[in-house]
Amino acid sequence: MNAPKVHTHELPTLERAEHGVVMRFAPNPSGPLHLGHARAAVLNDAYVERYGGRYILRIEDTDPKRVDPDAYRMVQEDIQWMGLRITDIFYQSDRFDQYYKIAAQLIGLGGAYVCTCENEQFRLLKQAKTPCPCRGRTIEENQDLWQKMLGGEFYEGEASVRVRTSLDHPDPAMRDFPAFRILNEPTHPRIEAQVYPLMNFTVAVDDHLMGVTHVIRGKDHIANTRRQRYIYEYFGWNEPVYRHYGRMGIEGVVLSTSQMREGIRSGTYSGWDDIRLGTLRALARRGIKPEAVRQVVLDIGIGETDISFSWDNLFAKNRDIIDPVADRFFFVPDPLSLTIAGASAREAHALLHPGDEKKGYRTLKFEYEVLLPRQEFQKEVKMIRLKDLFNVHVDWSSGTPVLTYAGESLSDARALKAPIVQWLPTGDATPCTLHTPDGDVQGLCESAVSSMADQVIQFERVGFARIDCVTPDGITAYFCHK
RNA sequence: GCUGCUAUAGUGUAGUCCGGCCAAUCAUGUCGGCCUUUCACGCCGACGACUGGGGUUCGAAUCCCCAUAGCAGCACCA
Repeated sequence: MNAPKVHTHELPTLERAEHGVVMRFAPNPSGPLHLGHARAAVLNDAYVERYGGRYILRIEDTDPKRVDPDAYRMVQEDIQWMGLRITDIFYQSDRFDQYYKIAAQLIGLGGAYVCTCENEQFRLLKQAKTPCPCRGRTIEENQDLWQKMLGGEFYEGEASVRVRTSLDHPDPAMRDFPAFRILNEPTHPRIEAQVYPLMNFTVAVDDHLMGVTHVIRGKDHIANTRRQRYIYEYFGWNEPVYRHYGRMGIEGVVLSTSQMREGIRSGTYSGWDDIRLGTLRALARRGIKPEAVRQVVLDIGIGETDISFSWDNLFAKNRDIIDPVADRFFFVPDPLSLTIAGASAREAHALLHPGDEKKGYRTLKFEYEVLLPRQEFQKEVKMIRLKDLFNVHVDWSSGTPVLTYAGESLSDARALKAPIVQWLPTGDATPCTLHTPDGDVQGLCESAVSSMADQVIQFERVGFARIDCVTPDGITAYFCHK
């Protein structure tokens, strides 16, 4: 009824940001974006908006095992939906030559070496803080082996490049982490390669080359940040400012792309936009607006606390946005057809929006027979009021409800605490399936809803819903929230 | 096991750096009332938290120590 109130916590200031920032959103194209991605994407976007600067989209597709070719498109769609102000786009798969070149430099500096140990063997040595045999190779030997790697002289698993850190580092996660590996398959959808760079290497190199000034990401990257610093130190690069926010879970939802994919494969979910999923496209399908996602993400902020996010908070933000604009219609779930005696045929006029008369009215023709929600006749109701029409008496003496006209007076209905219910003329009812996370609800709705495809409306007394598609067979709607 | 991060009401969040203005903010939620031809919106009210234990101090949500819990990393994933 009133303008949506904008209440959002202000994000904390960033150090060294006064003269503008360069930030990035760097998803792995393994599937569509979900709420977890939205947090990173929106937080970075908000800071770029605040301080000015560039916002880089970097597609981190350096692991062919985790690249879904469709995801390149889906990620772009999701970014568009969020309305991110991206200024530059890079694909890491276009930059392998760059990574190879810098790897050679790092090896030349003695900052990395080629390791031909078996993986498991290296792991044991690392636990014991013991150098593996490869660690003692000369720079020249390493350069030679690196060229052999690039020349295809090693097969998968036979050689890798490691960044030399410190073997007695108290945190085992820091000890000589890998920077390149060899993969013979699967093939990468965009490039031909056998020597694949690993994330900690590409991220450090790209952040530097792209001039990234501030990195905001989840705290699951804290260890990666520390690893990446080694590379910065070897080259003497200036580090960006890092911020790590806490883990975010969402009640009742898996946010793991691989788990979602498995659920889709096994038939548990209908697809990436199954409304039980936390993907952005699933939210969009239900009628959640991108601005609501943005607001709620900014509200959560960049705290380092692990949180369990509640749908209620997102729904409340979304309601603020859609309630003032959503047209109202009647949807009668599980309808019961009843004839009302004693009333003359007439037309009812109902506001499209209770707070905005200028939007106009919809017209419902009363012609004796109406459809009512069966659920309203559970208990012995004596009177109900058909919204925007009139009151009816309910007589239960025959065992089934018999309705008779009971006057126009709204105050009578109030006095008797009669429920005011939605109804439909039998001649103006279109089949409608309302999909909810808890299952489908079959019912009928006003035929006028047919013109509301892709709109978010409110089914009075039921809740907000997005009209997904309209076919000759009926309407498909997705429940959003109350 | 090793390493690190975090800990304020059901949920999210402010305050914590620089101790007193905090008998702790705001939102959401729940309950009650009002308004209303929707179980929506709006309005009013209520409920509800500093993880525990020590210590420093005239004074601690805030500083220190210990404990506990949660999370993450220790991949030739990102």
